[in-house]
Amino acid sequence: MTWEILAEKGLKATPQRIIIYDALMNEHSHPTTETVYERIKVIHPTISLATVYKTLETLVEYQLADKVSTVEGTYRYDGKTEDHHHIIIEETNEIIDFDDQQIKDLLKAHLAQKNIENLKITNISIQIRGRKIDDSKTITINKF
Amino acid sequence: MTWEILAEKGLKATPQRIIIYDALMNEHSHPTTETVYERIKVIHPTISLATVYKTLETLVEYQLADKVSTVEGTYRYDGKTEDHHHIIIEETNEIIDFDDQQIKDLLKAHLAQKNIENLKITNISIQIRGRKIDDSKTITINKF
DNA sequence: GTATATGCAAACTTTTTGCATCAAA
DNA sequence: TTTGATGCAAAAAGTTTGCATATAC
Repeated sequence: MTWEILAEKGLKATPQRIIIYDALMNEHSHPTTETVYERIKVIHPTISLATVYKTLETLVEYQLADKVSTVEGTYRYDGKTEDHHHIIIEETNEIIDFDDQQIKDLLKAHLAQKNIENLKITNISIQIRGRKIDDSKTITINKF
Repeated sequence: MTWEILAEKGLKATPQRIIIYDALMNEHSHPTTETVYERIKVIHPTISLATVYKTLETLVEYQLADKVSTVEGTYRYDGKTEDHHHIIIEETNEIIDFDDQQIKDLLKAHLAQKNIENLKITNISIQIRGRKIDDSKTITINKF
């Protein structure tokens, strides 16, 4: 239940926060603030854009969401807080999640050999940029 | 010579472009547009901020620079176009370049096994986030 | 009842644009 | 001479803020 997740963090479970949180969790396309606002207006037409801005920042602050950096000039948010990676399609700026626990271990082992001094690593993420070979098809990842 | 690099791309070698390009190449701290502008004003006080914006975008377009994505709300530029990675210090948002050709090969080999369909990879970059263990010291990378 | 969140509008920051002038090729 | 770049100021885009009202706890 979303209100419990918010309560655990000591946040008041307002309808706005619940709707924004739920919208983010159900939206896997790394929406901008504006996109979240547009989606939410359908069910909650009186919500203010400023509230969406404030709430998304609050969720990041309390580690219930991530802010994803892009080169587009707008922030994007991500309901996932577990480690994962991103595939970015160049023409469309579409962001696809890519879960792969092995990558982190692979890189950690590699970096250990590099003897980086005075750095405590908190997160490693990779970004794979590319383009679709066939625009009409989706990208599929067949792990095995 | 900078004018030759610009000419090769079919770009007019204006004094502004040469100064901006040179400033970016000599500045390894991944400056924002504003920072580049402030630096350049010292030697070229009449330059316009709009020109710096336009020129940096032109350099990216002609692959003479990279745009680096951050979560700060401003763009940052990078004079390097070869593959390299970034270490981001969390408190300060400082960005440190990290050259490591092996990482790309390591990841390419790993990803080949994942059987990702319909994606042509153009670039792989990793971001290592962390904090300094000792704030007063720098981070050193001792490759071996 | 109290502390905190919302919603509005205004302010602010960053980036883009249109256009007349200017300079490189 | 021609083509494209610069610089200015104005506009647009994106984000933050102050404050009165409303609501969760």
